Parts: sequence; C-alpha cells; structure tokens
Amino acid sequence: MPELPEVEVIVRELRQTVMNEEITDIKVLWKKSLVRHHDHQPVFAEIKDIRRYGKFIILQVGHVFLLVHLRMSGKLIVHQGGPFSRKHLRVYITFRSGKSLLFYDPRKFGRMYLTADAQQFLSPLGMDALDPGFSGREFARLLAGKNSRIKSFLLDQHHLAGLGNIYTDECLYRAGVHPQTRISNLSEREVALLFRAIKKTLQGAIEHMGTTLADYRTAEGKKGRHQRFLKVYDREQKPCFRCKNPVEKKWINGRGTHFCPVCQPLKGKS
DNA sequence: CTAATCACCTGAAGGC
DNA sequence: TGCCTTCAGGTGATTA
Repeated sequence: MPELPEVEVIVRELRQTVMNEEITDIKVLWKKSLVRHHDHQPVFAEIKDIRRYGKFIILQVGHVFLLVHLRMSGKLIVHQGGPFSRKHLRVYITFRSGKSLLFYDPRKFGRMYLTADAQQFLSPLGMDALDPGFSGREFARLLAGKNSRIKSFLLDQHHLAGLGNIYTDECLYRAGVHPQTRISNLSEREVALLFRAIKKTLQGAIEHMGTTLADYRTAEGKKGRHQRFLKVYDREQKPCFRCKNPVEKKWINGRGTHFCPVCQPLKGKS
C-alpha cells in the first residue's frame, strides 16, 4: 500500500499527535506482526523521536526503536480514547494519556520491529529519495554500470528507498521513459528528467496527503487526495493526458505496469 | 549481476 | 447466491 509519500504523511501526523506520549502497554493480537529483534522486550517509555527512512516509520521509545513497515495493507492509526474496532487489528499500543496507536493489517504482511539497533534494518537501504543528498549527480552515479531495466531498478529499495509501484509508474511517465528501458540505454537528458520527476512526483503526492486507491489512511484516519492527480497509474485504456492515446497496462517485473506507449517509447535494444 | 517465481495473507471484484 | 479466478500499493528467498 503505502510508499514514501504516504509514510511521510503518517509520520508528520504522528509527530503532531503522539510525540512525548508515554507507552504503558503493547498488546499483540497477531504474533508475527511484532518482531522482537534479539528478543527485545517491550519498553514502556516516552516516544522521543519520530522519523521516516524510505518506507520505514521509526519511533524512538526510550533507548530502543520501534520500526514499522506497513507493506501492502498496514495502517497506523492514532486513537484518542474510547472503544475501537478490532477487525484486522494486529497490535495496539496504549499511552498514559488514554490515547492509543493502532496497527491494522488485513493481509498480515506488515511488521513492527522492536530493536536497539535501527541501523540493522536501515543500512541495507539505498539513499532516501527525498534526502537532499539525493542529487542528480548521485542518481547518475547509482545508475552507472547497471544494466537492469529502469522500473525494476527504481523499485529496488537497496538502490533508492521510497518508490513503489504507483510512483515508479508516475515518475517514468513524467519523464517520458518506457519502464522496460535498459539503464545503459538512458540518455543523460532522460536521467536528468527522471531525477526531476522523482522529486516532483513525491513532493506533489505529499502535498496531496498521499494516494488513497482503496484503503490507505493517514494516522488520523483521513484519505489522501493524490489519486485524483495520477497521470497513468490506474488509468488503463483511458486517454493519455499528453497525446490522447490509450494508456496501456502490462505485466512487467511481476507488477501491473501503466504507461503510454506513445509518450514512453521503448528505445534501444532490449 | 539480472530475471523469474514463489511465499507470505486476506478481501474485493468479476465471470459464470 | 455461490463458487472460482485474478488481482492488489511490498519485499525477501530461492532458483536459473
């Protein structure tokens, strides 16, 4: 479900609602949803820091970290008190103030990790796509010497952290690059266009509070608005906004991939 | 190094 | 109504 923009919106709301809250209890309703790294026991302390890296939400609780990855269907919802739905509820954290933090996850792919060493989870990841240090020059450096297809490269969090299926398709459309293009066939100009597309697309999606196609909700339970601004994703057979030809959807990298065959021609030998 | 497939899970939607 | 298939915003392991 959530990619970098959705996670960023959730993190911003968490900062407004649960910063400095003291955890008094953690209840696990589906055991696999909370991984106690090195058998770390839950710590009942204050949330001292809330940040994001790629698609990870990082809560610092006392001296340990609670990392959250929502995967496909996870939701992290702040509840102000009183009764709440238990449907698909996997973990919930209660605070001294009476508020609680609810982790819902129908498909059970999402994970919360309790660990003293956040780096163990974060260091395998590439640079965060919205890190100011992720520059056009850095992007070109990452691509140098690679020969995979650009879509699978962008989806691989070990290269660049944050993009998922929706925003990868959106970025490639914005840059006019076919998802199957070999990295070695990208021109300098295309690399520059793609770099700008990544920054702009992600920033725009954050401004719209993320993309709610089905079940994404912010930490306050609100829907995003960016679905109304998508250019190709979920627009199969609809006219391309640029050339009016129908948007195509094909199975690429084991993911549904949306693109305009006219505005994103496949160049070079593949 | 690259690519394809499977596994992890549940629910919604569409075909018949 | 109900059964069956397909698909979904993610990622790690395994296999060629």
